[in-house]
Amino acid sequence: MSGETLPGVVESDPSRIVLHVDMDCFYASCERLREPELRGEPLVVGMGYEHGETFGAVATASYEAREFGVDSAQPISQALERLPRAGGAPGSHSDAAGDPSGTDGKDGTSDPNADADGDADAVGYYRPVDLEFYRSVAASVKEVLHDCADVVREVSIDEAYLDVTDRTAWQRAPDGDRTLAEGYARHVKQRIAREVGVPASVGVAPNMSAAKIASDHDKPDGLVVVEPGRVREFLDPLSVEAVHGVGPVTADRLASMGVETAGDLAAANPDELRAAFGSRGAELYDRARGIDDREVTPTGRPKSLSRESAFAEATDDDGEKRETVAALAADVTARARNRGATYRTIGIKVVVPPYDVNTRERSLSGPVDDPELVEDVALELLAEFEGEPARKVGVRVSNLSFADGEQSQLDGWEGATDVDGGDPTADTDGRSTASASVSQAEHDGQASLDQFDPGE
DNA sequence: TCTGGGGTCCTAGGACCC
DNA sequence: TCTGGGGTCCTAGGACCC
Repeated sequence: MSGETLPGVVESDPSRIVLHVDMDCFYASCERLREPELRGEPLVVGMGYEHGETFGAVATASYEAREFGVDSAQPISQALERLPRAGGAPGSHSDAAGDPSGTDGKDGTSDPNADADGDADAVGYYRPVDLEFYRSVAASVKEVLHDCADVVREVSIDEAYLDVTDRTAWQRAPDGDRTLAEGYARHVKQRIAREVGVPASVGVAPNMSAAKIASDHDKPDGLVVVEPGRVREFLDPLSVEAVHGVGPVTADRLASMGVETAGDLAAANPDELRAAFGSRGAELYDRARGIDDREVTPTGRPKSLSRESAFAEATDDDGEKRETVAALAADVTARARNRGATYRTIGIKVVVPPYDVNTRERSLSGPVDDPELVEDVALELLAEFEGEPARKVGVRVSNLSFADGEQSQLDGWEGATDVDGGDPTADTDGRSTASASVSQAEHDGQASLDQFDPGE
C-alpha cells in the first residue's frame, strides 16, 4: 500500500488521540501491592525455581533487579547467578541462604550491569507467578480504562490502547504550553495509581503505533506525548527495533541493508522493503513514517487456545510424553468449555532438541466441544514423534466458534449437528471422523452458554 | 540469552474445485 | 489428456509480541 501513498502526504490523520497504557513490570507491581515491603527491593517474578528446579524463566523483573542484569524471559538459573535469592524478610537484607544454583556457572562474558559497583552481596526477592491474582488487579485497571475511554483495546493483561478523541483535544490548555491531551493522559495515569495502586507508563499520539512507542520511551511511570505533525521527528532517531513488529531477525536483515534507525527506515526504498519483507515491509515503512490508520477496536474473541509444558530435561519416554499431552488436552478443552468455545482444528507441538519446533494439526468437518476427541487426535498426532526426545510438548485448539458470538444460536446448532449427523460434505478422511462421530453435539449450544464464565 | 507459556499474523506449497 | 487460470482450504513453519 505504501507504494500508493500520495506524495506529500505527511503522517496520518492528525485528528485522532490514541493512548497506549502499559503497566510497568506488572507482575512485580502486583506482588508489591499485597506485600508492600517489597517496594524498592530487587524483585523477580517467575516460574520454575520454586522447587529448586532451574529450568523456568523470569516473567518480570523489577527495575531494581534489572540493574543486576536480570531480565524477562531469562532462564531463572541465570537470574539467580546474577542476583542471589534473599533468605530473610524484605528489608532485613539477611544473606542469601540456600541458593540452589551452583556457582560454577560463572559466565565470563562481560555484562556491564552485573555487580558492576562491588555490590557483591546484593540479593533479590523471588516470587512465583500468581496469574489469578494479577488478573484480578488487571480487572480493576480495566475498569478505570473503560471509564476513561469509549473504545478500549486490551492487548494483554498489562497493556491497552484507548481512543480518547472524543474526550479531549490536541489544543493547548489556556494556561500553559501543554496540550489538553497530555492533561487527560495524566488524569488516566493518576486514576490508576490512586484507585488500583500500580504504576503505568502512558504514550499519547495520533495513532496506535506511535502511542505504543511513546509509552515505551520513558519507562517506568512515564508520560510521553507526541503531537500530530511531530511524529517523524520523534521517531527518526530511535532504533529500528523500537518499531513494533521489528524483532531480532528483521533488525539484523535491516542492518545489513544499512537501516538502523526509524529515520533510516522512513528514508529507505519502499520497493526494496517490500521485496525483502513482503507486506510487512510496507507496513514497517509506513509506521516509521508516522502512518498508521488502524482504528482502535475493542478486543475480539481469541482465535486459538493452547497449553504447553516443558520437561525439566528432554525426555524420550513415550509414556511420559503421552501422559503430558493427555493432561494438556484435558486442560485446554476445559478452558474452551469455560469460555463457551467450540473448535474445529486440533493441534500439537513437539519441541525436539536442540530446539526444533514441530507442529501438527488436523481439522474436523465441523466445530465440536469434545475433550475425548481432542485427546485421541492429539495422541495420534504425537505418535509420529515416537522414540524422539522432546523438551516440550503442547496442545492447541483453533478455528474457534462462540455460541454467543456473531453467529446466531441457530447457526451454532447447525454446526454442531453437522458433525454428529455424518455430514455429506465431510472433508476429513474416515479415520478422524470415525472418532469425531462420538460427539455430544446435542447440547453444545446450551451447555456452552450455561458454562460461559465471563470472568476468565 | 541455549530457550517458559500463551497468543497473533504471514507465507508458501499442495490439494481440490470449477 | 500433457495442460490455462483463479479461488479456497489445509498444513507447517517462522517471526514477533507480552
